[in-house]
Amino acid sequence: MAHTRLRPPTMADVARQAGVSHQTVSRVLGDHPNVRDATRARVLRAIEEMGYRRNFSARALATRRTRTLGVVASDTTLYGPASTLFALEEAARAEGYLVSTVSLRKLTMESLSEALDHLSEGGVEGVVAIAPQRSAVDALAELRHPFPVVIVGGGPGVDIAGVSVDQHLGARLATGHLLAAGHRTVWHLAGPEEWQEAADRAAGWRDTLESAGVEPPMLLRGDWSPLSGYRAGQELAGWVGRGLTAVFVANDQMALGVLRALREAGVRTPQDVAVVGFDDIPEAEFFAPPLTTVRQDFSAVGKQGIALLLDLIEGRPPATAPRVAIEPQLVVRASTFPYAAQPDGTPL
Amino acid sequence: MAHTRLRPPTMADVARQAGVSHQTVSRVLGDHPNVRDATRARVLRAIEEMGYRRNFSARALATRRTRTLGVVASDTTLYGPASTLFALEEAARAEGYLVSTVSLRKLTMESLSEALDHLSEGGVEGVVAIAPQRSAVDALAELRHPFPVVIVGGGPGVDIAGVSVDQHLGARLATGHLLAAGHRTVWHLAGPEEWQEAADRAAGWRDTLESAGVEPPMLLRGDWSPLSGYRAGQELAGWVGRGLTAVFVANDQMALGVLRALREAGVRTPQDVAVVGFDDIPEAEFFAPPLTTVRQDFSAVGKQGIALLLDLIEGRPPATAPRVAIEPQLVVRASTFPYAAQPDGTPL
DNA sequence: GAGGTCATTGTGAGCGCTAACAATTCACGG
DNA sequence: CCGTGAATTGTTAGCGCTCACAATGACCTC
Repeated sequence: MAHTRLRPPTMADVARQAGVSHQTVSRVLGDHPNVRDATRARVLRAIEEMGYRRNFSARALATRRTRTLGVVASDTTLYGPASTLFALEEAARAEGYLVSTVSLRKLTMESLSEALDHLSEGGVEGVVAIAPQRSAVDALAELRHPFPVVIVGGGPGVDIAGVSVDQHLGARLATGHLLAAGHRTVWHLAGPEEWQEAADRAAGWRDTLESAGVEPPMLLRGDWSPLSGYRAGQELAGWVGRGLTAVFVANDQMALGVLRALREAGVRTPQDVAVVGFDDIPEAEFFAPPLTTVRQDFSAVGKQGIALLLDLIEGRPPATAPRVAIEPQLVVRASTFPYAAQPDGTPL
Repeated sequence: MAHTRLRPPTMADVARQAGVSHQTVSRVLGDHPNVRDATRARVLRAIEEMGYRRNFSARALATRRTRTLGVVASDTTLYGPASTLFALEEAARAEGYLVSTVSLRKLTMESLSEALDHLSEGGVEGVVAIAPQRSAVDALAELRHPFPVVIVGGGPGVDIAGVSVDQHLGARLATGHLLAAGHRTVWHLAGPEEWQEAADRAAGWRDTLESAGVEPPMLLRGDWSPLSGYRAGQELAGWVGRGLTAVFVANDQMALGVLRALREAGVRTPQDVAVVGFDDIPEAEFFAPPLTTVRQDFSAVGKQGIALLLDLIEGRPPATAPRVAIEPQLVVRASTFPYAAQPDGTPL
């Protein structure tokens, strides 16, 4: 059944058809208690017959609530941001809110400002920004906006409310796992300096080594892409036999590149070098070898983020601290432990 | 600068401040020609000073246009849907539209219906559905909705307007590439029967073989996941030496699983078995070996989809056929051609 | 300088809904 | 059979904007 392009019926039309006032129709739709059952039934039948739907704009104008939230994101084809976006939308919908998304190619001051303007013109009541880069967080802190903003993935240290996974803890889990397996030291391929998460993971790695009395080796940097991991992997391969036996890579995609470079250099994983990633993308289990990694609970991030934003919108004191941290989880696979199970459950 | 929670200024407030009527303010905002420069400047200054922003709901109510589009999607953490979503949002924003997204876990009749309701309550003027499954397309065709709907990825054969990549052509490119390389026949690991794209790719594969006078071998099925590819790969490994030298896998993730299973079975790629995937996810270049695959232009899909929807909304005759097909592109890498370049440009 | 034209600005009436209040109806005890 | 309070329904007035039209004024032309 396709759509029709006639002028849609209004509440008044329904009221006439049902023989009541428009206000009674409004009451029925609003689930008000004081409506006689017979009346309610008549109204509902009229609504059904006419295919009536409440006009969003009129309602929003009268109530001064659009029940719409905005989300600003970037890199939405990456697993992490995509998962976060999904979780946010789902959580918001569960609360009866609509979500308008703006996906940016780059999170610059300018593009962020335009995104907020665009959403503001769209009447959003609040915005969640998936802003993993420090500069984006700073920009957000500086920009004026007539609604509350919650940052997801921004890390601590700003005065904007936010939710994120505890990256430092994740890095400690990864690094500690490698040390516990007997490695003397752990190398680290970090993400871009600009990214808060990259900084937190690097800090967690460094702190773990230092508490274990180990001098951290040289830190490598990539840009999250498999290619940058591949390049770093080629460099790392040169250190094998000179103290390099374990690498903590700041995300799974770069770890994929590292694995390939090591393989091409004749370095075996995990026998010669153990590798740990971060994110637990769906493919990680099928890398060669399956990748030990750190899983983040994006769904929890989404729920908490929306909850926090709604508290701010309602003017309630937030139910949680203004900065929520979600606990990540280590997933052990064959890239650090040759006896880890195969994808289908059989041992290697 | 955080937000403030005072009652925001209205157009009338601005008008008073600027010493004009509210209508003049409206004209300035609407870029109407007939406003004296001095007046316009005064109004703009007042707007700036008061931090005025036009009220979205009032505007939408008066114009009967929300300038909001809806998108219904599922599996948004997969590369294809995520890319499509991104492209749609970007294209819509370029046209000045806001995009409200609903991401579903499953595309059932019920969830689709709820999604359309949700968007309808949100006042969208039209909806793009990323509906790669046949049942979803059928459901969409049956559901009532007071706005136009465009389907993306649904394939031909329905009476709903839509845009999709020419999957049949993509499959012909992949299969033809393998035949041209001298393979006697090509096996196929297909996606779920339910998916239109899976059916189209299988048909393209079958047609190519048949036009070459080759009897298509047994068809295997997976569910797009690496795990299902891994399982199928184990089965395929059993056919090596009995006529199996080339496999066309319906997506890159399953191809990843196939590669792993083959490797574990001691089968070399591409020397013993050549493998082609579909999608060209960013990781494909870093698989072991780098994967030959078919690239889809999601950005074009997004642009065309939005253009088509806007035509429908405006009541214009669509600028293009009601079903647009975008051409895919073969990307040759080492999984079919051992001399293909390395990620960093050096030959293998 | 009367009359006409054009550019510029103002006025009034909605858009379709909800909130606040007013009016009506009903049940029931005295 | 009437009064009383509660339940139910109706009436009115915006919400903040745009549209259609009216009004004003500036500028020409003859």
